[in-house]
Amino acid sequence: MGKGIRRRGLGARHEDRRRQIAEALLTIINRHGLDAVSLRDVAAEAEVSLGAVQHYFRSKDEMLLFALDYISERGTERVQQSLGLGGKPPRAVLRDILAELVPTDDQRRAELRIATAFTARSLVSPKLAEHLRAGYDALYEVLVLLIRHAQDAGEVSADLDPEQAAAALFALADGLGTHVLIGHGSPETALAVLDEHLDRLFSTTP
Amino acid sequence: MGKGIRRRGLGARHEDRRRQIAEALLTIINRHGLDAVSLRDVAAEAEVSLGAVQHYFRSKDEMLLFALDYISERGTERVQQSLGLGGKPPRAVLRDILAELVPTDDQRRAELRIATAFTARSLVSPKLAEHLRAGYDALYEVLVLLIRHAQDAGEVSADLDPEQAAAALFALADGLGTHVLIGHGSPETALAVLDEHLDRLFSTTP
DNA sequence: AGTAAATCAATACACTTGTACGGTAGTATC
DNA sequence: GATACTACCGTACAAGTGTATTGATTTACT
Repeated sequence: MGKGIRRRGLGARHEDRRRQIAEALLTIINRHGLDAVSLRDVAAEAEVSLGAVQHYFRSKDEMLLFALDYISERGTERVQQSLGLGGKPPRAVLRDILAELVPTDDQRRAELRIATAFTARSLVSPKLAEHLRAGYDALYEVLVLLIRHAQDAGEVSADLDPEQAAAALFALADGLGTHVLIGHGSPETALAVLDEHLDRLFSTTP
Repeated sequence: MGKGIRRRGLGARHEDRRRQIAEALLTIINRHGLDAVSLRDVAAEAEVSLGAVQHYFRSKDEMLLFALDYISERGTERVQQSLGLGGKPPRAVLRDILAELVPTDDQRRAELRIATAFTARSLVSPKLAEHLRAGYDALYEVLVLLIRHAQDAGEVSADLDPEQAAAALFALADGLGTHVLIGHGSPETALAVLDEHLDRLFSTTP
């Protein structure tokens, strides 16, 4: 195993501790933005010393990357949960996933604020951009798949290009989420727009 | 007049100088992001001294606000231009405006990168958020108006809710632009999605 | 018991940051 | 020419930054 994660003994809690510190980091990003993050603030928020933070992350960049992967992973898990559990119809799953991009409660609002911060920084940080893009691509692929399933089930017109439809849905939900986030429009109207778009997509009689 | 802009004598070039400095600021934001902006860097980019920058802006925040208004104003002017000139059909104008949100060339790409940076910071800066929202609202109103005109001309179904349609178009274009910006999808496919959506909107026979 | 690694804590360092302040030169108005 | 205002420049400063370093303590395994 060599370099694998230790499950016993010293270093066993290593990953847990990293996650705990990342959690504190995300809290600060949500509160004051990504640029306002200092290692000392993170340490204070996590109730550990600066030295401890340094021990678990060799540099600030590494910490940010880890935090991005961490929150990205959490999002993926929620999608997988909605996907896996029960024989939900494609449309319902699609709606669940897309609604996740609209800030309807404090939890989602916080995560989307953080995601927006990372998005902005990724424009000037290729490393971050790479990781962020990976998350986007993964979600996009899921959307394509769901639309294909809906087409197979005859719920969506077979003439439609699944990839284009997925891109449209994704961008629409993402844009709506951002608009709500900055105070332009309410979550309710955003969801209404989203549902209206889904209605159109799932109308077999054009 | 009292506090009006001087058109002769000392202070005549005041606003010009502010714009010139703001231009340098925007260049830096595009290059390294909003958080990487320092007054010294701005001064260097504008080829003036730090003292000069301080003379024209009482604080960094004031400078950022001015720059946001400045770039926002430039966008508004382009929209007005597309709106005013010629008897272009509503759909063409709509398309022009929305395509402005997709980074198809370096100029637009730069402006959208800057806009994204401001959007992210506005999440933690109420002052910025207010100004940004004003720009969003203005653009939104234009979209609503254009759709109403299209409805009056019989090019768009009268059953449609103009405000909801405008919100959808806006969010879609915005989302598409962001996706292209971070490297998820090409400008061409983004425009294709946009046009497809416009096709649907402008189909009187449902 | 001994050893080595992990886990911190504390401090120091070199920089960068926004802002404040003092001074000087130019210009318009009276 | 006195006055006032604009337009700077140069410097100084306190606060905060990421990172390096050193050392102490704990833990696990032989």
